[in-house]
Amino acid sequence: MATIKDVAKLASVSVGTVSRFLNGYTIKEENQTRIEQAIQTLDFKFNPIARGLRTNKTYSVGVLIPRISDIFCTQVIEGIEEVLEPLNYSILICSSNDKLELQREKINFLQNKCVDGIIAMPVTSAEFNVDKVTGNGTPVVLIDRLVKDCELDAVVADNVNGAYLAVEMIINKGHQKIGIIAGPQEIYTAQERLMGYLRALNDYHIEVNEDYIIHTQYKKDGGIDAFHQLISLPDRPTAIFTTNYPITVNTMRLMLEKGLQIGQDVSLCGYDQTELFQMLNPPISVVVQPSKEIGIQAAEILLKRIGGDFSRFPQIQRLKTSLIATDSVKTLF
Amino acid sequence: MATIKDVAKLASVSVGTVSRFLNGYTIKEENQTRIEQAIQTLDFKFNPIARGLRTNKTYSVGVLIPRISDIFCTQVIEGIEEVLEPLNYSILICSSNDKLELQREKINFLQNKCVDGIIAMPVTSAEFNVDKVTGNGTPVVLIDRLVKDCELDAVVADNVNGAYLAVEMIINKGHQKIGIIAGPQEIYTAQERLMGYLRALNDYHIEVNEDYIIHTQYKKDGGIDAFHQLISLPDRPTAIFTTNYPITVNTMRLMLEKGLQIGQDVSLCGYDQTELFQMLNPPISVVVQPSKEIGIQAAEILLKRIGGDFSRFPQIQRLKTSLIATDSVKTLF
DNA sequence: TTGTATGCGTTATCAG
DNA sequence: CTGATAACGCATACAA
Repeated sequence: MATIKDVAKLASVSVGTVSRFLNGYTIKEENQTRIEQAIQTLDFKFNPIARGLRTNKTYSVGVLIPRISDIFCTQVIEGIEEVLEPLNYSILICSSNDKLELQREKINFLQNKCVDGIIAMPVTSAEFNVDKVTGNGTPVVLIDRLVKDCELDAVVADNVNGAYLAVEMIINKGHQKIGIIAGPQEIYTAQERLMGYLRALNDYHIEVNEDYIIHTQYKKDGGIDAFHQLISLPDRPTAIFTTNYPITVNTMRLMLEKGLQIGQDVSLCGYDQTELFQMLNPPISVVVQPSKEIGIQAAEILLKRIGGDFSRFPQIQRLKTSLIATDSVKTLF
Repeated sequence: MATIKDVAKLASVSVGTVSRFLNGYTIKEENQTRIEQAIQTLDFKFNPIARGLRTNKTYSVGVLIPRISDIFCTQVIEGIEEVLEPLNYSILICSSNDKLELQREKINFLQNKCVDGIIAMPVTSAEFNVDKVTGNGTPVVLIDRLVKDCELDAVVADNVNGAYLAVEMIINKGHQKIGIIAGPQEIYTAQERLMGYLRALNDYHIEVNEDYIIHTQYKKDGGIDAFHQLISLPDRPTAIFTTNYPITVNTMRLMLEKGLQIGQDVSLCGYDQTELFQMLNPPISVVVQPSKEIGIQAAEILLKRIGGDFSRFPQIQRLKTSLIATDSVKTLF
């Protein structure tokens, strides 16, 4: 592949001149046309990596997510693209596949001058291996999940309130026996959503039944065991609150398989939105996260940090969720 | 950020020794422990980019897709990850947002020694800007769509047959008036799926009604105009074949809004699978693509090329689709 | 085994 | 405005 050097040779100028031309400085018109010619004939392609080595700027940002198939993640990324694409930033997406070890590797990979900044959704809220975040280090903005003892910018959804409003709605429809399929205890959002559930029960003076609280994985098969446990309880709940997308979908599938009608035999309120949820009969009640907006705000904070502006650090943005209430939660009176 | 040089200084050895140590060569044990110490204290992070500049190997591959929110794309990527992750390759995902210009930029970005190889789903089948593919250039494997006059390895689904089988199923259920919402004429898969539709009609001696063939975008809002056109025809079709995921979902939504019951008032067969399709009432008939398998095979071919094995070039793999037939297509007798 | 020197593609600094 | 050259972080050929 042709380099700036080949171009210089063919155009009979120095590499410096070619570099300056490429970076928009004014050079003698004659040289300019000759360089343009040379670029054409050699089919020269500029190498941003080599530049990055020199300038410590690559005009690219890394995005680290748990899984590429996660609908919430892709919606967030669309928001990030909306901000960064117009500024000609490249976006590199890596997935940690929910593994701490992979997260470490990928962060390392991204941090090494490969990108100017990182937007990351951490695997757990217990650990995040990032060192120098301010100053000369690569800026990092967390999304969706906070990490304990980790001073970083972050944009998250208000999970406590999101869950609270959902459970409150269920209570207001007359339910007292409300099960929750919660995420892993070490994940921030799972902790918060469970807290919202507990607060709602507390505020409405409903006693907490530990049997109704089951933890599961956030991953693809999440909630399958949990649902079975919940449904085979002697005094089973009349409503189930599922706390992320895969859990919600799996629970729906299992109910279907068992011949349980959603909203009749057992009520259901889920988390995260896909248009198909509202096409089902009945449509599914869900907590809707401002996923795209999370991406947008994270990208904006990151740009600020890349630009060297470290005011209000660490800046933690908490965005409101909304609730879609449907007949998937039965009104009991 | 600490470099190999700093480590060398602190460990009182030369950079060469550190480099060799990092690359697994045997060095004097005493030096090894000193280097390990230095790496610890400096929190040294290895920079794979700089190495890539030197070695032309980065142990990373680029994946270019039209949209990150496309369910088909993410499924393909999961297949790619399955192959490449165990080999410690990093995967960089870029999206072209269906824009030729962005595709050009991203391919350029990836090709410049940033990655060892590229797996790409081209925006159109008319153009793909890649130059030296064999030999010293960055290997490229196309997925899902072929490009005219472009000799490249590719893994695609058998779209002609996929569409053919779907339309055949519709015909066998007694339908004669079958509408198709086809993708953009310049996209390979759209051309092939339309061809399958036409062949099926031809084989079953059903006359082609041009009014029943409508082209639309593959993007998010795809099929909305098309559906309105189709449904307001004086002699409207009894069944509609929608040829990708967004078109299918949009059509379903519009039918719901218009109070048309799927499988009763109008029959529907879609393309691409999501578990939720089978939870609807009735479940939706769809052509299922081997999306993950496409990713797996593309990654395997790419690895072969990266390894310098250019046998059977260009290698074009065509994978079979399957069909889920449900009551969303009404049996007319 | 180890250290030294050179090169990868680009930018930045300097003197011309 | 231009050319020459050092520097970025690392790998490697070569000499020691």
